Amino acid sequence: MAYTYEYARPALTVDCVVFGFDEGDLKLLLIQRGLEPFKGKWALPGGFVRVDESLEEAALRELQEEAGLSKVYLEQLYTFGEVNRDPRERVVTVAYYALVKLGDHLPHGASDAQNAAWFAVNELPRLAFDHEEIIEAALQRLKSKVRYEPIGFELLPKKFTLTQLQHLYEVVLEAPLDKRNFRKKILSMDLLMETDEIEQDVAHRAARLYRFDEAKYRQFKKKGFNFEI
Amino acid sequence: MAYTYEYARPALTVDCVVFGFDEGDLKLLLIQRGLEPFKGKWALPGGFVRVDESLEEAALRELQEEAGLSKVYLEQLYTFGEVNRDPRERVVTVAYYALVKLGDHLPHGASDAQNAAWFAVNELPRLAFDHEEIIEAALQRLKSKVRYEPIGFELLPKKFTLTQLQHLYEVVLEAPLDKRNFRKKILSMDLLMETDEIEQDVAHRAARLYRFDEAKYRQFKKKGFNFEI
DNA sequence: CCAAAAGTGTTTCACTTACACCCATGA
DNA sequence: TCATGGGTGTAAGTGAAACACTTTTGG
Repeated sequence: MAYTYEYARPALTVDCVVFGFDEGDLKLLLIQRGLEPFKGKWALPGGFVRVDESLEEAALRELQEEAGLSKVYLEQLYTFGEVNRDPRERVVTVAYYALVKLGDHLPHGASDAQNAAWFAVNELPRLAFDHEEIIEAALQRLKSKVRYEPIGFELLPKKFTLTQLQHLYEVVLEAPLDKRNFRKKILSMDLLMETDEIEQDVAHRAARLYRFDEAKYRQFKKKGFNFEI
Repeated sequence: MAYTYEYARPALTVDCVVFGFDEGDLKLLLIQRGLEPFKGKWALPGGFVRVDESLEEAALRELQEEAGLSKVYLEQLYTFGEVNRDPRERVVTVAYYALVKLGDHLPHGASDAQNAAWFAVNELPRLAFDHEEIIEAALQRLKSKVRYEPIGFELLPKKFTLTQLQHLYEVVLEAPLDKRNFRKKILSMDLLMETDEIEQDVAHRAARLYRFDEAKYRQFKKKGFNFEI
């Protein structure tokens, strides 16, 4: 390399906190490490940033390589740079979080990678590095962001029932919501399109399916409208 | 170094967006570059992260070295990692923003560093690198954060008038506020301590000075109270 | 016909908003 | 005595919260 280092450089990685929602549980995708350090421990998908790719490109590449995921909602979370967070050498990591439609993509929470698995967020194993701290930050971010941006829909199938949506909010916000008030509020925003379909294979009255109207939301946002639950 | 690089590494810097508030203006501290690239252009204070210091330590060190600042409010903003944001080589920068009490510290907006100066945010010169983008992000963050965390006080002297506080909010939020409603709301939170002092050297009725009660705020926060303007 | 979840309105209360005049002080 | 900003209260409107029963469907 045609550059003289005045100082040693920290290494740079990206790590991804991947959220999914399934059967009423908020889930998280983890990878079992095949190499030292922390060999055999579960960790966030991630890896070194290459010199010719942006941070977001690195995160998307790692999601594809390690978890077979593409077309996910992705947002930068925070950069973790404590000096001893990696036992080998100095490593700074830019953390991202991703929201995936579990129901759509993955038949039963399985992934392409053999050493990847979904865990309910309140049944996580012990993790490598400072990944518990990173996850904690991601949960906080999700909890606050879900209230003023319509990102909850990224975790549901394209078509969903109002009860599914409410359950999602209840799990993320860790608080019960009133059914009538919730429906009143979300429907009054005029961002959900009622489809002519209903749930299938349920042992009770089938609920109507709705879709989130992405285009309408973008229009509303331009005019100063603010989503809020 | 006892480590074998598999790939070339991006370099890592920190940059600081330093806000001050003076004479009704929101201001920003910039440094005039003495070296190429962008020699002579104004830029954010910042520099390379050393291998033995955390990101926050690096930011604090740069603030001290380049601007003579210490004891400021500092928070990580975002990490900028586009491939060509630095013309020399690949540089990823972790941006921080800082809030300083201009009135307290610096006699008239001057700084220790000879090549540092304060600019009103709407009268900024052309900047080096992607620093305009970083500042834009910092302004957005400040605007949203000031509404639900009591960080506005970090920009005012320890003792301030309610009108000063209101002006600060109006400038940051870019919107006028109703005087009576503002006072009612801020005083009803019970977070301001009335001092027995008043403004000095004004050509009209002198306003009462208040102090922000940090300790009380921490107590309230523990009990689930949320600051909100 | 029973179990299970879907779906639906109204009242109360709290908070936000809009708004104008007198007061104190120094020049 | 005038100019300048300091300081104060009320009424109307809007949105949030609390709350229970009927309907539909499959087993």
